[in-house]
Amino acid sequence: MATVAVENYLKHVLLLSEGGEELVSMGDLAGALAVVPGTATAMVKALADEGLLEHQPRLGVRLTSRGRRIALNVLRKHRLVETFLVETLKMDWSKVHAEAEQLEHAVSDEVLDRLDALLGHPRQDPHGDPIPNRAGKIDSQVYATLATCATGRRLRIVRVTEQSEEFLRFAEDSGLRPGAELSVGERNLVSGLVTLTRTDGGKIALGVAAAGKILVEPRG
Amino acid sequence: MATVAVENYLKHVLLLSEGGEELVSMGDLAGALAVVPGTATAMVKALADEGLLEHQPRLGVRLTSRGRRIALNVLRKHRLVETFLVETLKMDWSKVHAEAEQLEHAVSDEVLDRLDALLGHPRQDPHGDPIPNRAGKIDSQVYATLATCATGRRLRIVRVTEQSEEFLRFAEDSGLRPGAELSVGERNLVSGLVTLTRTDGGKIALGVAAAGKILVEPRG
DNA sequence: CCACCTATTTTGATTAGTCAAAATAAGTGT
DNA sequence: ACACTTATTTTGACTAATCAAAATAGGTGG
Repeated sequence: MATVAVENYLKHVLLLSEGGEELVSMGDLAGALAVVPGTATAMVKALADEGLLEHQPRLGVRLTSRGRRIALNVLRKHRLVETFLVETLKMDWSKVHAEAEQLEHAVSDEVLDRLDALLGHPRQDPHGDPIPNRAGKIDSQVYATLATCATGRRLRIVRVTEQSEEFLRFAEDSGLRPGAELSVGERNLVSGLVTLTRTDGGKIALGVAAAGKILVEPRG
Repeated sequence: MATVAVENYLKHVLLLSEGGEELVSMGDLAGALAVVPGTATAMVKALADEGLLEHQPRLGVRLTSRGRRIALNVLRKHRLVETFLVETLKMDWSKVHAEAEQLEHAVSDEVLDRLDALLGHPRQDPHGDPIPNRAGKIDSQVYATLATCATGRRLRIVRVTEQSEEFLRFAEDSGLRPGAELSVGERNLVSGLVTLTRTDGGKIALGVAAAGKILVEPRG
């Protein structure tokens, strides 16, 4: 059985490769896991020996299908647990990520299936992140962000791709959660400022970096 | 923060001392944790240095109040999780112990409190084991067992003190779960056989060892 | 083409938790 | 008091995961 550390390495390789087939660099992987690069190298070699990922020295890593299967299962646990914490236990949006980081390694497949059924087989978690299904299929639609979309149009937020408690508390307080509707007023790439208008007329100013974390689709 | 291993050592010291103040022997502790005795000795010394328990060399260990506080919190998590798995996720009685062994170390105090509220602040878990409250108070009433109680009387099962899947499946199949009513017909201490009569008239034969795992109170 | 910068890998140590097996302490019985 | 049995402790070694710091491999710019 995969240890907690192994599950975390595989999960982060999956997240960093964004579904695609590109190599994930050691630096990015070590950064995501909050370990020094040498530690990541050592672990990656062990995982490559186990056949869970492919290591191209000095270039990066890529999941094998076995590694990908495990990673998707961990991600499914993470996102279903988050959904459970918000929907059933009424926990705050901004806190569930940290909780799920722990629980994703302790939830069995049987409990997972029952949670899934209890929640009505949700397709997205509370942040709008897609939940892989049992077979490991994951919805990987590409969306525009508030930093890249057309201005003026009416939009709906579909996803907030940032897990930090502070950011999510800010988003919550500003009404920026999945499902909310708004439009982009101005976007000034020189000053790096994006101005939003909510349906209730309220205006919000945001930096481009933050705006890039919020994925949207045209309404309707 | 206490590691998983530390939490398990403290929990088992608590369970083996049965609430009382007696010393727990190294052999019993090592057995409960499924480690060799030398491992238990090493760990116990470290825990004594941390002030979580008191080690009387060659005699045994006893929790300090700090250690006891942690152990009770773990036990509370274990038993509330078991209750959640049975009540909310409708899992089989016989399987929830193993699941809870994992989850008890991953559930935060906040999630714990919300689970407790969701379940309506239960006093017992599905096996009838008392659930410590937030303050660490635990109901420690002493009950008779089917191996020691008076014969002929009408009884109610209050608790089944055995976690193995096989035993619990047998108990379930025989209608021996908390709340069930029955009486002890004969008890033959020579052959080690106990005969039970259920309310529906069905008769069940049981060895004394098994009968000793089932706690009862006089009905009414 | 060579020196330099940066990412990666190597090397050597450390910590937590464990086992196997040898050493020791504490009764127990004769 | 002595030999025995049995529980406990000690010792030495191992694994997984980590860090710090030195070594190395690739580009990149002049």
